[in-house]
Formats: sequence, C-alpha cells, structure tokens
Amino acid sequence: MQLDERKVKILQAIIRNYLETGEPVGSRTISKFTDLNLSSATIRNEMADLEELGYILQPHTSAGRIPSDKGYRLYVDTMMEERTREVEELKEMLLEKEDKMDHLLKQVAKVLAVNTNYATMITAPTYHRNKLKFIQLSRVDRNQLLAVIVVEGNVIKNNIVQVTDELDDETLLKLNILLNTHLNGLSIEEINLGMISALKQQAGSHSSIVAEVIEAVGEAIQADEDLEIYTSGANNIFKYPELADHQKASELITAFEEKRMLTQLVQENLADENSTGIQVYIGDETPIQSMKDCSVVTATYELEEGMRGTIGIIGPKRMDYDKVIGTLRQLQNQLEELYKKK
Amino acid sequence: MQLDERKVKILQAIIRNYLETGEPVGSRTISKFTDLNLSSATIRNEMADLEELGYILQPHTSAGRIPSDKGYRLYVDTMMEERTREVEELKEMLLEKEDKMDHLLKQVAKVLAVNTNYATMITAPTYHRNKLKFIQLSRVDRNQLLAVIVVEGNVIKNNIVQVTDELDDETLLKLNILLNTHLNGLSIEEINLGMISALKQQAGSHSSIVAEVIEAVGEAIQADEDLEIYTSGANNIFKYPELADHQKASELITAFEEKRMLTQLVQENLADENSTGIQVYIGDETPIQSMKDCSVVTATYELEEGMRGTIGIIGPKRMDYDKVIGTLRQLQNQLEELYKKK
DNA sequence: TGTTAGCACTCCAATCGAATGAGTGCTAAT
DNA sequence: ATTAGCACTCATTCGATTGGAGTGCTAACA
Repeated sequence: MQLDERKVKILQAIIRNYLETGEPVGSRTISKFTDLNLSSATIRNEMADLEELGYILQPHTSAGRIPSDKGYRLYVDTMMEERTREVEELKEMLLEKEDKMDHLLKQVAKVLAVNTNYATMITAPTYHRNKLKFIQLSRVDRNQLLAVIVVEGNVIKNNIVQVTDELDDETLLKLNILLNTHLNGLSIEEINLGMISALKQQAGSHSSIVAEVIEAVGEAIQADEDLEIYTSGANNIFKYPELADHQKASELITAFEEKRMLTQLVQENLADENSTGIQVYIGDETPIQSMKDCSVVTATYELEEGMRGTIGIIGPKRMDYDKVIGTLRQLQNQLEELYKKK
Repeated sequence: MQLDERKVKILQAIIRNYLETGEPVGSRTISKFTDLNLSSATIRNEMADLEELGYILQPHTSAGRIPSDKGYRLYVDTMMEERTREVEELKEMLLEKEDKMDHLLKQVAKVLAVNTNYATMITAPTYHRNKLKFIQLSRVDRNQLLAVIVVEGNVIKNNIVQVTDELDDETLLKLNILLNTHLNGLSIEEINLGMISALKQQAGSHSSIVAEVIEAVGEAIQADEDLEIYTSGANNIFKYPELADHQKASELITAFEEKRMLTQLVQENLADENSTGIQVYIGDETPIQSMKDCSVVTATYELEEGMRGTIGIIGPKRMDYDKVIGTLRQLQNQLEELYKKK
C-alpha cells in the first residue's frame, strides 16, 4: 500500500487536531474538519490504512486515532510549513544588551518557557577549541593569591591559590610575565608535561604556585565538562495531562534538576557540524530515558566560529512543532545578531 | 479547659503517628500505640477536648484526627527531644574541601535532599557589611579591560570594560594604584559621590574607565540583591501525596524555579541577629503563599562575623521535625568548622 | 471501482447505589 | 473518672448500568 496525497492530508489533519485537543481524533471530526468533502466512512477506511502503515494508532478499539512517533516524524520532516513569527518580547529583551552572559541566558530560558508553554533549557556557549587568552596573578591577602584566567570568548575563571612563602611584588610580576609569555594562545593539547616542567624550573622556588595555576588553567579550558545549563518552565509539564501523572512528572522534574542528564541532549547536537542546527527528537528517539513520552527540540547557536551553545525545548509529543521550530530559528538569529552588535 | 500532661502525651502520640503514616489517626490506634493504658473511648473524650482546644482537627466527621498548625507548633516548640545524629555522608563530603564555593553549596543542597527526602535550598554566605578588598584592572584585548573585584570573604566579581582609547602599561598601573589606594577597605556607604568625582578627576582622560569600574564595584558589594540560591530535591514533593496533586505541585515547582520567591524565606532569617539560627514555619506561617501546605525549616550558618548564609528544608507539614532540625544543626557546625580549617 | 449510508458492535468514562469499615459521639454502667 | 456498647456518619470501594463516541463491515449507489 502506498501513502498517496489524500492519506497524507488526512494524517496531517489528524495530527493538527490532536495537537490542539490532546484527545484521540475520530473519523467524523476529520470528515468535517478538512476540505476534502469525504464522509466519515471513507475517512475510516483511510484511517485503517494509515494505521496499517504505522502512522497512527488506536489507544484501544473504538477510540479515535492518535499519531504514532512515525507519524509525528513524517509531519516534522515533510509537512511543516516554515513560518516566521514575531517573538517581540524576546527581541526587546535581547536588545537591552544584558552584559552578563549568565543573566542573559537565564532570561532567554525563561522568556522562551513563558512564550511556548514548554520546559526549556539553554547552555552557555563554549569554545570547542579553547585557547588561553590571559592569566593574571594578584595578591589579595598575605598568603592568598588570586589567579584570574581568561580563555577565548572572554570566559573568566577565578582561583584562589594558597601560598606559604611570601611573595614580593617583583616576583609576582615575573611570575605573571613568565606564565603569560609561555601559555597565552595555547589550547589544552598544546600544554604538555614538558612545557610544564620547563616552566616550573624557570619559576625556581615558586614552582608549586606555577603548578597550581597550571592546574587551574586546565580546569578552565576544559570547561565543557561542567557545562552550565539553565532551565526554566519545568512547571509547564503540568499543563499536559499526558505528562503530569506522578510517576512521569517526578522523573521529568528530576531530569531537570539533575542538569547533568541534560548534557546528553546537548553534546550530540554540538558535535554535529553540518546542519541548520535544529534537531527534533520524538518519543523514544531522545537519548534521555525519562523523556520517552516527550518530544525534544534543540537548536544550536553559534556566536563565532567554534563557539556554540544549545537551546532546547521539552514538551509533550503533541507539541506545536511548527511554532517551536519557528521560535528557535528566530532566537538563533537574535542571539547571533546580538553578539555581532556588541 | 486546661492542657494537662495526659492530653499532651496523647497529642504527641497523634502527631508522631501522623508523621509516619500521613493518614488521620483514630482513637483506637492511640489506645494501643501509647503506654497510657486507656481505652479508645477515653482517648476519644480527650481527643474531643484537644480538638476544642485547637490542637487537632478532623478532615471530616467520622475521620480520625490530624494535627493542626497550632498542634505542630506546640510539638516543635516544646515536645521535641534534642537528638544528635550522624550525617556521615555530609561530613565526608565537606572534608573533601571543595574549593569552589558554588560547587560545595550545590553539593550540600543535594546531599541534604537525598538524606532527608525533602526539598532543600541553600544560599551562599553574604557579607552584610561588605568591604572592598582588592581591585585589579588588566588588559585582555586591544580594547577590553578586565576588572576583577574582590570583596571581603573572597567573593570575586569579574567585569569586562570596553575602552575606546588605548592604554599603555604604565597608565594601567597608575589606574590600579589609584583605585586600590583610595577604595580598598571601604564599604558601600563609604564610597560617596564626592570621592567618585575626586577619583575621576585624578584619572584625567581615563575618567570614563574609573566610572565604569566604580559602577562594577557597587554591583559587587551590593551582592545581597541577587543572592544566589541553590535548590535540590524538588522532586521529593512527589513523595508526599498531600503535596503531589497537580495544582499544588505545579505551584511548588514554580516557587523552586523562581528562586527569587525563596529569598523571602532567607531575608527574614538573616536579619534576625539573635537566635540559634533555626526557624520553623508551619503552614500559613511561611511568607510564601504557595507553600502554605508545607512546613519550612531554615537555619542560618555563619562563617565569620557578619558573613551568613541560609539553609532551608521544605517539606510537608508532617515533616520529621526532629530529624530535620538535628540534621540542620549538624550541618551548621560542619560548615563553620570547615571554614575555620581552611 | 470508489464512495457512502447504515447498523451492529466495542469499549471507555461517567454515574449510581450498595456495601464496607473506620471512626466518632453519646449514654449508661462500673 | 473510666469504659463498654451502640447508633450514626461519611469516605472509599466495588460492581452494575448506562451513554456515547467511534469503529468495522456490508450493502447500495454513482
């Protein structure tokens, strides 16, 4: 059996309707809902075919049909019109030029959640080929040094280093120069043991400080590991009865709290170099077990070559894919534009 | 009518039992549960009295009794034995000496949530009389300066300052000296407009940079405002049927996400100078509307004079007050000890 | 041959009533 | 003052009933 145009139209109608109501949709509804001018009986025949083809399924005999994951997949892949929508609120917010990245990201997550009524997440952009840009050692206390490490993309890390021996200003300056001249512009692969021991030797009696600083540098560059993830709108899952039962809700909320679990979503997307940057995971397709009753849409944004972050939306399978993808597209552009302006 | 000793014992038994089961408790249960050797009928009479006195109430006629807020209050205030428990896991974790405060706090929140099965929150310690300790301006890029601001308690803030005019190293050094000599050790009240304009004047053509740095300093010192709050175990609310219905769960989860709402809990506690640092809010006593069906226990910890943070536990009214308060006490000590060791 | 009307059938969801049982309040006896 | 006993209340549970939405199938029709 083939999937002719009429079947596609009917499938589309079923999905559209189901997205709105969340209830299984019957033949009579489709008969009236579409402009095909077919009786419910005909629709029934077609629906039987569609079920056989695996695009829809019945929760139980004598119930209406709901889309299967395969049905959603077809819908997302081929049937969605590209729409451009205004995301006015977002635009305005971004124009305010929040200068603190984390504030901005929290805001984005929140606005997105409020706008879409789904749960959202966003990660800070991270460099993939992180390079060290600048190191500064300063004395803040008699026996405390502050190491400030700046990597490309102006990601800043602070580290307090305890020192036993006192350092005069001159030595500190020397250490600073030593570290900066040797390490700046290097990526994590380029800082090897040989270089480290050479540096230590040059630092003489202060080699332990150098060691600590280098360790801190390593942590700073390898920032991907504990990638910050901001989430918002977790409570939105209560708006969709199919997700809101205790068991599922609890698991989902847990997944949101344990942000580490969300990294799975992110990693995959960031690795994928060539794509419009938008990924849709329907039901079982998602890598996160507790989200198998959800759909997840992720978008990668790229502020500059190699510096990427991810935005994600988690909602019920009957999510308004059209709107979500549109919104994410907008957002990608906004973020990228914002960055250029700065 | 008076609250004699027997009534208190019965009330205590009712509460204990209710804490365990979460179900209304009847006279027969108490009759067997306690060592008073009274028949259920007698208990019934006493319970009627207790109800009249407002310590317990019936969800409906012919149901058992549950404690009222007033009953819990009496229990917490007078009837709880002080117990000391081991919190081994916590201890071990703290001994590992996490050097990043925010990591540590996240961990504490999490361990506490896992241990108690309630939702938890913790705020970073903040100075109340914040003083500037150290400023460092460094050039990271042709037209970008990095301002690192350290306030007492080693809270570090970074700020990127855009500059149009280029600065040579010497000027930068002068600016650093200028800022440090004039501002170090000052609190926010002490940095007034007069001082600012004097500084600007001394900075000459670079007055705009000074202005930006000072603004950043202001933000850094006034950190209380956007007080970081870490939460964990929000999913625990699903473990208590009385909190897990859609409406309430949704509101609670929202409150946890919107951490701003939680600050209400914190502020009050931090302000209160004299107390063991532990506060119990039962039901309507809490300042947060959406938690009116919960109890909240907060503890203040103090790392050094004036530098305080808050730990909080949010659970059902039938929370195990005894254990929770014990655990929080332990934790206060651990945190304070940890700090001294460093 | 594709479409449609009609009908029997299925099954969920809601409704109702009876039975159950935990728990109470009250009274009378101890 | 305490207790046994009894009538009463009310949430909960269970089964039976019903209504209705929706299907599948068949026969008629264009």
